[in-house]
Amino acid sequence: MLDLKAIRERPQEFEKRLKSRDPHFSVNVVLGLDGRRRDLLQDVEKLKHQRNQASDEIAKLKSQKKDQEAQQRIQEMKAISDRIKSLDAELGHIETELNDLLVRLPNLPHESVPVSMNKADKRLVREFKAKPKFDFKPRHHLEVGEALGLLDFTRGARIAGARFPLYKGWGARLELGMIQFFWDFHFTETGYVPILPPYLGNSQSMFAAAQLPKFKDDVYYIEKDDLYLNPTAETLLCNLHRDEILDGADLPLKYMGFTACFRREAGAAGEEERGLIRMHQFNKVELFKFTDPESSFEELEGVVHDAEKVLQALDLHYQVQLLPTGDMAGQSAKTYDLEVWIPSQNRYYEVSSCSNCTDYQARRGNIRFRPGTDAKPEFVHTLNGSGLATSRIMVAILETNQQSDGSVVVPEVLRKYVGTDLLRPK
RNA sequence: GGAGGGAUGGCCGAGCGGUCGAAGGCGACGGUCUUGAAAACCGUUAGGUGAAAGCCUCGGGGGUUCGAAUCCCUCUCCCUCCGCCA
Repeated sequence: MLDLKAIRERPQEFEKRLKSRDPHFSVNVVLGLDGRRRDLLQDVEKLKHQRNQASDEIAKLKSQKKDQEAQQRIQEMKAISDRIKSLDAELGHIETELNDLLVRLPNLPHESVPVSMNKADKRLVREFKAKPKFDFKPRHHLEVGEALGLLDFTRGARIAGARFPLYKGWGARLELGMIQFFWDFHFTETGYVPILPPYLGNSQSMFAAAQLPKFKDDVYYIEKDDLYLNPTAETLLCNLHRDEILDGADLPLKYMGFTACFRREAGAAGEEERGLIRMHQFNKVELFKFTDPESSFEELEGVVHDAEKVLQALDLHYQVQLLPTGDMAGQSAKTYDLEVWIPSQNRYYEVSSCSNCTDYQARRGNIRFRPGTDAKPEFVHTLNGSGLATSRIMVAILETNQQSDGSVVVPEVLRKYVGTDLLRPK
């Protein structure tokens, strides 16, 4: 959510910067509604002031036993009270309209973000290692996985449906091993506080994190209980301090959450995304920070580095991209993607998205901090980044570390968790 | 799932439908005293919106009323008991 007051004060700036990610945005529609709202508010507040004064008077008259006069005032106030009711109703309509508009506006992009609606206009920041070379044609991870008996999509589909994964044997150990490694790494090496949150969130939580109202069709919804399945732990961790005033001295707060993530992926399909690339359910360790406004962009660089360290430990080729305005999630002011190399497809896939959402989610969730003892509360900044999602990492490991005999070398850091250094064909 | 009880400021806890945005206590902050500290005493201490006056907020929403923390309806959460269950 954007600051309406700021829009009122700097309309040209908002018009320009919001158009860079939403070409249909018009600041005049917002300001028009806001103007009507403020006019009405003045009228209704004057009447309420009258009512409050009259209430006091009536109370006094009654205590002085001047019932006649009191009765007269009460009669007078009936008309004012009715007028307040009708104005309040009108005001309510305008506020609903204005609010519906505001909650759908994306965050203001940071100056450093490339301005373009074209997703291809991302900017390469840096890369790690060279692309792996093979003296044979690298096979698709489904082939590799099948030969090793790691995955069983047929039975996964029987149990739940298409695009639900089923890991088996060493595949299950590899999956869990990655999770444990990420979990340990971010606890001991990068210092995040581990959180195992609920996997379901209520609509308030979904709203604060900006999953609602825009992405209603992308999340699983349990109507009977009015609860949503976690699409990413960002959504859950964002609500850890909803409606709280944090102590400024405690910032930044660094959390990591491990959850399964559930996404409907309506409309997504395609040959390229066969296998583990895009699924309705996947596992992820998520990094999340609450910071003050001054240090949030610096802290974002930290999140990116923390996520990168995991990829480096796994010894995988990846690149860091700065996304353009048109490709960022609505809540984000600046986003870096980490993309890992997938040999069989000769392309990169996103394995981590690290964003600074500035005060956008904080406003929606009313998450504040007090800078000093007597200072007014201010909105925190929220940051998130995957650290990491496992499924595409498994793809990268299976494909990058495959050998001509069909075996796959387990990355060194995972061996103690997986329990073997080499996955051999059945 | 059933039956009952509750939700008030950072925390605890009062509050006959009428000067209640809310007593009192604790905590925190400032001061007096002290070489310093503690104790004692005095004072300050919710948030939102607004340039301000003001308006709004006693779990959320709705209603009754001239007027609601207080009455009614509804939802959420917490506690106790019963049932079921990993």
